[in-house]
Amino acid sequence: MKKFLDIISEEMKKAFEAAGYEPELGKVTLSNRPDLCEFQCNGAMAGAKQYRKAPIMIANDVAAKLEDSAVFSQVEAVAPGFLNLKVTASFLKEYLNNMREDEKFGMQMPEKAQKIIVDYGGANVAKPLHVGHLRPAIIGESIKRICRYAGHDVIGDIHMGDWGLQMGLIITELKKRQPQLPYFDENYSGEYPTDAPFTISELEEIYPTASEKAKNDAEYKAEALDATYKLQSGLRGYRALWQHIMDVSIVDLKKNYENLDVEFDLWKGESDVHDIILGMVEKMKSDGYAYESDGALVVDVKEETDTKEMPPCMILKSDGASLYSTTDLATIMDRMDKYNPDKIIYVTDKRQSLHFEQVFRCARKTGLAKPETEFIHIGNGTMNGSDGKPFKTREGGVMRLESLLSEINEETYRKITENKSMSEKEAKETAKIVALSAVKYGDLSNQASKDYIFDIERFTSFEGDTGPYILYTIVRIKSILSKYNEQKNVADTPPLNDTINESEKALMLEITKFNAMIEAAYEEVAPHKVCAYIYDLANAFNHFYHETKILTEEDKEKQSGWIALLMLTRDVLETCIDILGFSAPERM
RNA sequence: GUGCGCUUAGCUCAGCUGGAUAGAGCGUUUGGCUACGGACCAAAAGGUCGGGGGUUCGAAUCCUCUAGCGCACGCCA
Repeated sequence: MKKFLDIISEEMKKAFEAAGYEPELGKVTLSNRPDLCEFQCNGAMAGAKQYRKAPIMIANDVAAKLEDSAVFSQVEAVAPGFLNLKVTASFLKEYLNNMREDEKFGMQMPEKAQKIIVDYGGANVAKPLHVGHLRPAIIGESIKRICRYAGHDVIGDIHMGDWGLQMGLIITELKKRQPQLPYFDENYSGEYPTDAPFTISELEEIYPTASEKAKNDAEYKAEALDATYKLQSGLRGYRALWQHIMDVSIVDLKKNYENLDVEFDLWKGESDVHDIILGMVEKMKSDGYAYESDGALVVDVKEETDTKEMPPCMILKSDGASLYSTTDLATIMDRMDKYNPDKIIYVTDKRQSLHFEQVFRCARKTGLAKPETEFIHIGNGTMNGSDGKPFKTREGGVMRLESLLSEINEETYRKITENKSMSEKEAKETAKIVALSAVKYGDLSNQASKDYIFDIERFTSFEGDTGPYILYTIVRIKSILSKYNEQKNVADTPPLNDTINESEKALMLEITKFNAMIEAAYEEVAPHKVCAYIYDLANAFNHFYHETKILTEEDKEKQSGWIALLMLTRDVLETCIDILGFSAPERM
C-alpha cells in the first residue's frame, strides 16, 4: 500500500503540474501548525526563485486547481506561500479501510526480501549477564523484529564469546581446585562424565576469581594462556571440559534471555569458526593482503579518503594466536558461505565502532564479503545511573541483569497490588509483563547510540511517556471492546464512520502514519521511532476516549464505527509493541 | 596528539532530514472523580537550541571557527 503522505503528495504534484509548475514541488509534509491545518506544502516558496514569481501567487495558482479535489477538504494559500491542507473524511476513511484489510496495515513489502543477519547480545560464556548486556539485547531484538516485519528474511545470532582466554582461565582455576578430575589426566582414555563438575553459580564465581589471579600472577596467567592454547589445539580433556562449560552456560543464558523475551535463531560462537581460521589466514597471506608488522600479522585498511589515522586490522597476534578481529572475520566468511546475507547488522557497545570499521574494511578488501554486502554497526550508548555514570549497584559493583530485573519486577508488583486487587498469581504475571515494558520502552525510546539514564524511580512511576502508559491504553481499549462484545456479540468488524468528529479524525490521521513510520524505522535502524509513534497514537486515543462516550451512545451505527476504530487502534498498538519486543496483559 | 560523538525548559529526552509560534514527559501551579478503567484528561508557567561567524527568502537542522564533556586510537573482547 502506498503511504498516506505519498498519495496526497501525488495529488498535490498533479495540481502543480496542471498550474504549469514543476510537479516535484508538490511534496506534502505533516503540518507544523496543527491549529491551522493537517498537512502543508511548501513548494510554492521553493519554486519562487525558479519562476521569478511571488510564492503566494504560485500557491494561489495551485490552490485553484484543487477546488474540487476528492482528497483535500481544504486548500488554503497563506502568506508568504504556504499551502495549508486538510483531507476529506471520506478519503481518510477509505485509506483506513484498506489498512485494516491489509495483513500488515499497509506496510509495503519489498520486491525481493533481503537476507539479513542481526548479530546481537554480546553474551560471554561462563560470565553472568550484567546491565551492560541489556541494551544490545533489547535493541538487537527490536531491530530483528523491525527487519522481519518490513518483510525481510532475518536471522538473529547471539555470537557468544566462547573461545578466548576466559576459557583457559576457567580450566586453569578448575585444575587448581580439582586436579583429580579425569579431564586433567593426560593418560585418561575412557569416557568423560556426562555431568559437569560444577554448577552455573560455581562457574560464575570461578571466572572472576581466575581473572583476578591472572592479573596479579604472571605464572598463573601463563598457565591460562597455555590452557587456552591446548584447548584450541584440541586437547581431548579440555575440549570435554569446555563442552561442560558451554552446556551449563547456555542453559542459564537461555533462561535469562527468555525472561527478556529475547530469542535467537542461532547460538553460534567464536568456537564455531575455529576450524576455518587457518585457511582464511593462509589465503590472506597468499593473496598478498596480510603481512607481518611488529611480529603480528596485519591487513592494511587505510583508504585514500581517510581524514584520520586508520590502524591496520590485526589478524594474528605475535604469538600466533587469533583474536577478536580474527574470529569476527572468520564469522563473516562462514556466514557468507552458509547464508549469503545481503546485510549484516551488529549491535554492540559503541566503543567498538573502530574495531568494526576495521573488520568491515578488511572483509571487503580481502574479498571475504561481496562488494554489495552491507555491513552496519549499531553502536549503543551506555546505560547510566542517576548520577550520569555507568550503572552500578549501591556497593559500586557491576549489577547483574537478573538483579536489575527482579528489582523492577518487585517494584512493579508493589504498584499493581496497591491499585488493583487480583490474585497473587495474576499480579505476579502481570507485574512481569508490565516491568518488561517499562525496561524495554525506557531503553528503546532513547536513540540507540546515545547514553541514557536508567532511573528506576522514573520507569516504575508508570506515568507519562513510559511503557506502562502504552500498556494501560491498550488494556483500556480491550476493556471497552469486551464490554461492548458482551452486549452485542459482534463477529465481524463493523464499518468506520462516515462523519467524524475532530478527535476521531486526529486519531485516524495518527493511524495512517504507521507504514511510513515502520519504513523509516527499518531504513534508519531506529526502534525509537516506533516508541515515539505509539506514544503519539496512545495520546491521540486517550484524547478521543476522553471526549467520546462509546458504550452509552444511542446512535448504534456511530457506536459501531467507533468500535471499529478502537479495534484498529488496538491492533496497530499491539503490532508495534510486539515489534519492540513486549506485550500487553488482558488487565492491569 | 589524532579522530569520532554529544551539548535543546529546573531534570530526562524528541525534533518528521531547511519552513510559520522549537515540542513531550517528570517536577511546579490550577481545574476535572456518580471511574465506558483517574496508572487518565484539560490548562498555566518555564528556552537568545553551548558560544562566535557564514550560507539563504528562512537554520536547532547545512558549512566554519571555538569552548566544555564523553569515547576510541595493533597484540583484551
